[in-house]
Amino acid sequence: MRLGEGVEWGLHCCVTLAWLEQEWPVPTGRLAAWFDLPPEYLKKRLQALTRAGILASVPGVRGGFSLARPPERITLMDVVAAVEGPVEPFRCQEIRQRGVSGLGAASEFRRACGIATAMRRAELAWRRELAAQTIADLMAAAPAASAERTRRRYAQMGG
Amino acid sequence: MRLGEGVEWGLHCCVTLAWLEQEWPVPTGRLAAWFDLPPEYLKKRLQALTRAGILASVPGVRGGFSLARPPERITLMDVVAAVEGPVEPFRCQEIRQRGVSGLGAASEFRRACGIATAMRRAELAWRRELAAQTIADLMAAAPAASAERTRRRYAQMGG
DNA sequence: GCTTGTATACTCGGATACAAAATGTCCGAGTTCTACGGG
DNA sequence: CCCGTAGAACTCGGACATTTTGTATCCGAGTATACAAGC
Repeated sequence: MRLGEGVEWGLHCCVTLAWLEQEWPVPTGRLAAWFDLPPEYLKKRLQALTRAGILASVPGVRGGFSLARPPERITLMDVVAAVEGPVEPFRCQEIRQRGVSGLGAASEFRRACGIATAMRRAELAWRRELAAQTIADLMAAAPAASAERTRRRYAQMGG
Repeated sequence: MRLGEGVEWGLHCCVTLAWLEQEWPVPTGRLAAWFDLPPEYLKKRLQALTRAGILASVPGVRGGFSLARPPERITLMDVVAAVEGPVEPFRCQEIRQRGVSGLGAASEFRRACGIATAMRRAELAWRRELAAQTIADLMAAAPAASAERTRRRYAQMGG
């Protein structure tokens, strides 16, 4: 199992955008140069965040992206779900109903598959942890100097 | 994010093997027919479980697979890790150190990335839930008639 | 009839093709700024 | 000198290739069985 790298990109971009609130909107090219990422592909992922209502986009020559909600109201689960699409680590195929195993046991299948239930329990614990943390929490956990340094360096980038 | 279907196969096979303890070893062909799965590919996954020390394999004409440990000592985490390989949903690429973002902030990077920490916290919650449940728990949660029906039908398969 | 040797059929084990998804790239639609012409 | 208008540059948005991962399959190594021959 592996989570796409776009998740890391999206989270870092959200935190950076929160720190650069004064500079909104921020174009993709700036964010790509900021983290040395492929600009076009990063844009694709930011679009996904926009479709999910986490970012807001402005077209045109002075356009770019900005946060659509205050950082306190954007959870890590929101970002992961937006970038990865419908997240469902374990997908029960109901193989218990197939082959010899499924013959003459219809009554047992009215109850949910115990394996699917167990896997889903773990998935819910994961989602709960992600939903309990917000972009604001990440900002608070970062070194104190990060926010100020980010704003200063961004201004130095020129434009 | 998506977990390979081999996880479901592996878990169902472990439970079934536990119920069929009297019939060990059980060849791949039987298990494949049991759940209507591609035999060769299922074998590949059972080999992974064998390499991890969860199953034991016996070659030869009367060979097959059996549980290498009692069901109480096989956790869901063991099976998932064996089938999926090194499971690490979020893989921090340290993009914070790249591009403009990483200039002149070496001191901040001595501390772990807050985003990686947050994601890992969720991953650990997931692993904890998986490690807390065993194959024996799945057997206990299954309908009471399942074990007996499995043994009876397996005997009827012939051989 | 019993033992022994050999051939055979069936099993696991790893190396090899195929398909799907994630990654990366490209072109088109829209908006703002700028420059030029007119008043 | 000021205003209006038209052009151009820059941005987002979605559609199109390429690489990586997961899925599926094939052939080779090894072992217990069954059969036949010899004692």
